[in-house]
Amino acid sequence: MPMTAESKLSPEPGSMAQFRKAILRNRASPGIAEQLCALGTAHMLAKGDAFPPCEKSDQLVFVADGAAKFIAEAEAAKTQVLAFQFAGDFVSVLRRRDGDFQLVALTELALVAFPAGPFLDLAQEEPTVLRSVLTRSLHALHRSRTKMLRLGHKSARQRIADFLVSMSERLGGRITGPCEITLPMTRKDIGDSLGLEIETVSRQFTDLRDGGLIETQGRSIVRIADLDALALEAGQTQKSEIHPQN
Amino acid sequence: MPMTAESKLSPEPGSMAQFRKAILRNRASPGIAEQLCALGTAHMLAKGDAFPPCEKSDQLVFVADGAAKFIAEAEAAKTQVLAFQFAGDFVSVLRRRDGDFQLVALTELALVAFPAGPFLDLAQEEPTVLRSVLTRSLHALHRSRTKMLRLGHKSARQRIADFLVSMSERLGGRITGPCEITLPMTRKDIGDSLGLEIETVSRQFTDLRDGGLIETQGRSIVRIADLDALALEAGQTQKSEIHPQN
DNA sequence: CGCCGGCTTGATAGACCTCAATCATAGTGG
DNA sequence: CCACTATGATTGAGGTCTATCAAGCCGGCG
Repeated sequence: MPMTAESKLSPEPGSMAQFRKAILRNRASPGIAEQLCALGTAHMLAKGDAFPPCEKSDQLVFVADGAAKFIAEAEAAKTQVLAFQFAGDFVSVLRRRDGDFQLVALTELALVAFPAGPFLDLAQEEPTVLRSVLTRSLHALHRSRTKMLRLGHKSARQRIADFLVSMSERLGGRITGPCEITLPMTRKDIGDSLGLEIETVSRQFTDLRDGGLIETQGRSIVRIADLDALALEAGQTQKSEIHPQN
Repeated sequence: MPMTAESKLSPEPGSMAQFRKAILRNRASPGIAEQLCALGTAHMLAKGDAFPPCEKSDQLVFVADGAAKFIAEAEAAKTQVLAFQFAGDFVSVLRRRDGDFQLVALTELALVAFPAGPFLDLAQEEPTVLRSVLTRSLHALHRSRTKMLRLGHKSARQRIADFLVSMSERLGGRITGPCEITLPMTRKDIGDSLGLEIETVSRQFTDLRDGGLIETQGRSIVRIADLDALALEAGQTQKSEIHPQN
């Protein structure tokens, strides 16, 4: 079990380049771009490692490669997964009073971390960059709210179906038709993300498999026969299978 | 039952002034400030009215006075309250594919609406304003995530207690000791916000009253004896009252 | 090949939802 | 000013879904 040490993995130099490409694009003047990059430190985390290991200030984190879960400790041994993050995401990790947020690597993870204050001070010099960050944070807010819809009034079946649909979009890049994805997270992570217990997650996978909506191979590979059918399941199917028109 | 018409209420001229004070402060140069304000249109909504009545583009909305619920239609007759908004809040109302977000007035409501694109284009000229908007959106994201914690692994009792604590902070301005608040929302709104049914909400209020933690007067007035005790209830008390040390 | 951690499956209990009826409150009109 | 009415809130009974507890079962890794 890896601890919160940043291992002996070399801080992948490509990470910073990806940050330039994704966030700075060609929006920032070379001078400012250099200064922004100088603020960041690249990290390489092994599966299971947490970031920040220990932190006193707010951080902005760019995920260059890999997958991570963004978690909050609710109370003793009760963690809540707030979001899954993948390559290209720009996450704001604020410190909290009651137990902090953490970014935990699900796979080998390349990231670049910036102190929030200085980064924003500097970005102010280059409004296009600031706006890009704003746009991303508005999208994150949108996703967070959409996720709240899932947690609100939905059954376990609906939550899992919805989860698979959104993972297909983010991991498989597909929103319709068939799709095969390799889930980087465990059943427990999925449960913590959807407000379900691990057993319930497992049962729903079994039911979806029995219903012919998905196939599974090993622990991680999920083949979805038809994303539209799954989306329908996630959307409004409550007990329609109990009331067929006969 | 008021429809989504903006009534015959006069568009309170003070709204724009409040917007200047809260968002522009003295950060923007007079020229830009004028242009920003020119983009906005002030509205006055009666209790129950919805905004936007019909909309094709993303909006940024400043709440000048009153209380509102920010909702999303999950499906037929299943609405989810994503957040409650009060005077001073700056909300981003994005359009969605599957049923849009709406801001619904809980009291008489004064607001100023801006088209998101043009507003941000202009704000880019004045980075301090853009940053202020960013900071607010990061805070909204933080609140949204904190709220997800509530919806995640918490019991009805804990959710209601937590709701009352956070309303005391936002409405009563208190985070400790006793507090009296007047809730602008119905039991149904509270339920839609926490993922609970109206009956469950009611039962929890009754239980809290029986437990001496709160007093109620009429439908809306809640007197909290001790916010710290209530926060404890929201935090980790699971079944501690079932296991006293005897 | 054998172990360990994660996953699946089963049985049970409890929390919350649903349906149904009554009550209270706040707004309305006589 | 008071009675009336409609809407929201409360209370009760019963059912469903999910959490919890308890075994086994795989799958990946040494």
